[in-house]
Amino acid sequence: MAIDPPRPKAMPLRALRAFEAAARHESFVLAGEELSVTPGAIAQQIKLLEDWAGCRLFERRAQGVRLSDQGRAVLPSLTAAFDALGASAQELRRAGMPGSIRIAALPSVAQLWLSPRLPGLRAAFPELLISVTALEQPPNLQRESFDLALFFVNEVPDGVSCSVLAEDRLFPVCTPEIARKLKRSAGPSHDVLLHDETWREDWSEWLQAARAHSGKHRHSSDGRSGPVFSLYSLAVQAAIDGAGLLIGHEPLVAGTLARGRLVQAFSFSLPSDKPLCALYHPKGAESGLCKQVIERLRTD
Amino acid sequence: MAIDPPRPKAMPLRALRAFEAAARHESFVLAGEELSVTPGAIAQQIKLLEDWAGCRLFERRAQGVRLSDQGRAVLPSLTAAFDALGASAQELRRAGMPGSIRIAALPSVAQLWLSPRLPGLRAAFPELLISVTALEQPPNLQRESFDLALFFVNEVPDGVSCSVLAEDRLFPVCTPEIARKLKRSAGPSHDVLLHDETWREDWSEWLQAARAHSGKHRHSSDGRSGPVFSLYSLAVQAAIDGAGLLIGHEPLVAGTLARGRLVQAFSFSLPSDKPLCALYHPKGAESGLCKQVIERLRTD
DNA sequence: AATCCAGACATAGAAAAAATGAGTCTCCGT
DNA sequence: ACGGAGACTCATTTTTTCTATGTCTGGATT
Repeated sequence: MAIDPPRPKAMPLRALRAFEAAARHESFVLAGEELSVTPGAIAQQIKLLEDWAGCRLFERRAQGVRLSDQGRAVLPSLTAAFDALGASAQELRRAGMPGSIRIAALPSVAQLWLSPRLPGLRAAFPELLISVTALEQPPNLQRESFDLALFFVNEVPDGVSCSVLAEDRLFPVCTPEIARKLKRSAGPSHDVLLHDETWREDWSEWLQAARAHSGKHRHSSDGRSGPVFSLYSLAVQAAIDGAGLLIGHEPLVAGTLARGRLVQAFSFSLPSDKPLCALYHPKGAESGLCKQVIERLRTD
Repeated sequence: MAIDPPRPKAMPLRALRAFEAAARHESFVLAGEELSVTPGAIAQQIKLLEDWAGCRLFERRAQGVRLSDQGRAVLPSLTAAFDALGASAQELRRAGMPGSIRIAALPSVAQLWLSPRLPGLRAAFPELLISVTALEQPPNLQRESFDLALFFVNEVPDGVSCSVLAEDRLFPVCTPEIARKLKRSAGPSHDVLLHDETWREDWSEWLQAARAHSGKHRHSSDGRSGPVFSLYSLAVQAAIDGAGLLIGHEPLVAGTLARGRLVQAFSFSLPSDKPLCALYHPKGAESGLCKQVIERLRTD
C-alpha cells in the first residue's frame, strides 16, 4: 500500500509556457522564436511536461508537430491563464514605472515614421518617458511590456485595441534623375530592383498588379532580382543614392518624397490591405495616456 | 534617442509564483514552506521581481514583511491567474492518467482512518488506481495534483467542495489496565501524558474544558509534560503499549477502541470544531468519481 | 535594561535546470 | 533520388536557482 510517495512536484512553469507557445503555433521553431530560444530547448521543455503530465502532448511528424487531443483540450484555458498572468505582471511593472510609455515598432516604422515625430511628441508630453524598441514582429501585448505597438497589420488579436494611423500604398520610388530616364523606357524592365528583407514580395505583387492594371511594367526577373536589405531604411538610403528602384510604402517614404529626394517612379500605386496601426491594450493602466499619444502621432 | 534597447525580458515566472505565495501569506517563511524552498530563495526571487518591475513589493520589517500598495493591488488578479494556470495544468495531468485518484491526507488520517478502508475501496472500484500521499497541511487543490484531501478542517477555501466524513471528539484513551488504576485516583494528576507533534494543545484544551465542566481533572503539568511523537500513530502505539494517556481523536481511535486495545479513560469528551473532511475540486474531471469514492468512504 | 527570538538579508558555493550546438532521422515535394 | 524543413538526441556550457551560514533588526520577555 503506497503510503507517502514523494510529494508530487509543482507544475513546471517554464515547460507550460513553452507548451502554450508551441501549441499555439503548432511549431517548435516558431515557439522558439517567440520565447527567444532554440527549437531544441522547446523540445526539451515539452518532453519534460509530457513526463510530468504522463501523456504525449504532440504527435511528432517529420514535417512538424501536431497537437494531440489532450493538448488541444487544454490549450484555450492555458492561453487564457498565461494572458491573465501577463496582465498581472504588466500591471505590476506599470506600477513600478508610472508616467512612461514603451513603444514597440517595426524597425522601418521606428526610423522612418516615428523618429521624425518624436520631437513633437516629447514637446507635447514633456514629462513622459518614452522608450522605443524595434521588433520584427508585433509583440503579444497581453504578455510583453509594451504600451503601444506600431505595425502594418490587418488583423488584431482579441483583447487588443487598434487605431489606424495611415493607410499604406505601394509604388516604386527612385531619384528624380532615374525617373527622368524611365520616362523614356516606359517601365522598369532592366533596372535594378531594391528589396527589403521583410517585404520580399513587394516587387512581385506590385508588378503583377501593375501588369493586370495597365499591361505594362514587365520586368525581366519577375521582381526577384536585385540587392536585399535587412533594414528598409538602408534600402531607402540606397534608393536616395541612386542605386535603383524601391517599392515605397507611402507612410514610410512620404517625408523623403516631400523633400524631393525621391519621387514616385510610375503613376500606378497598389493599395495595401495592411494599414499602419497603433495597437494598445485597452485595459492598460496607461491606456488613457496611450490614446492621447496616438492622437498626437496621428495628427502630426 | 534610445532606439532599440535590448528586448525587455519575459516575465520571470518563478519569481511571480514566489511573490504570489509570499504576498498571500505575508511571510517569506510560509511562502518557502508552501513552495518547498528556504526563505532565502523566496527573498531572492522577490528581489528579482522587484528589479524587473522597478518597484518595492514589500516593506521589510524586522519581524516580517508587509505587502506594499502596488503589491497589494495586483495580488488578487495574480492569485486568480495562478489558480487558472494550476487548473489547466491539473487538467493536463488528469488527461494523462485517467481512472486514477490521488488522495492527500494527514499522516495520522492516512494510517489510522484511511488505511483500514482502502481494501473496501479497492474492492468497490477494482479498476481504480489509488495513490495516497501524507501531508502535514491540506494542499491547495487548485494548484496541486490531488483529487481528494482528507484533513481536519473547519474552513474551506473558495472553489473547493467539502464533505464531512466524521465529526471529531477529543477524550483521553489508555489501556484497560491503566483505566482500572485511574478509577481509584479520579484523575490523571500524575500520569504520563502522550502528545502528538501537530496537536500539542490537545491535552491543555481537554484539561481546561474538563475542569470547567466538572471541576475535576487537575494535572500537575497543565498538560505540557510528557513525550511528544512526530506521528500520531506512534503515539497511539505507545498508548497501546501502556506508556500513558493520549488524547484520542474519535475517528482515529475508533478502530482501536472497538478492538478493546484502548478504552476511553474518562467520560468527559470535548467536541472539536474541526470535523474530518473530504475536500475536492468540484470542477475536476474526476469529480464524479471523487464523489462516489467519498460516499464509499463515508459509509464504510 | 539585557536578553531572546523570529524573520529578513547578504554572500558564496553547490546543485539543478535550461539552453546551445552539432549531428541524425524522417517525410514531403520536386 | 535528392534536398530541405522540422524535430530529435546527446554532450557540453551557461544560467538560474537553491542552500548554508552568519548578520542584523526590532518587538517581546524577563
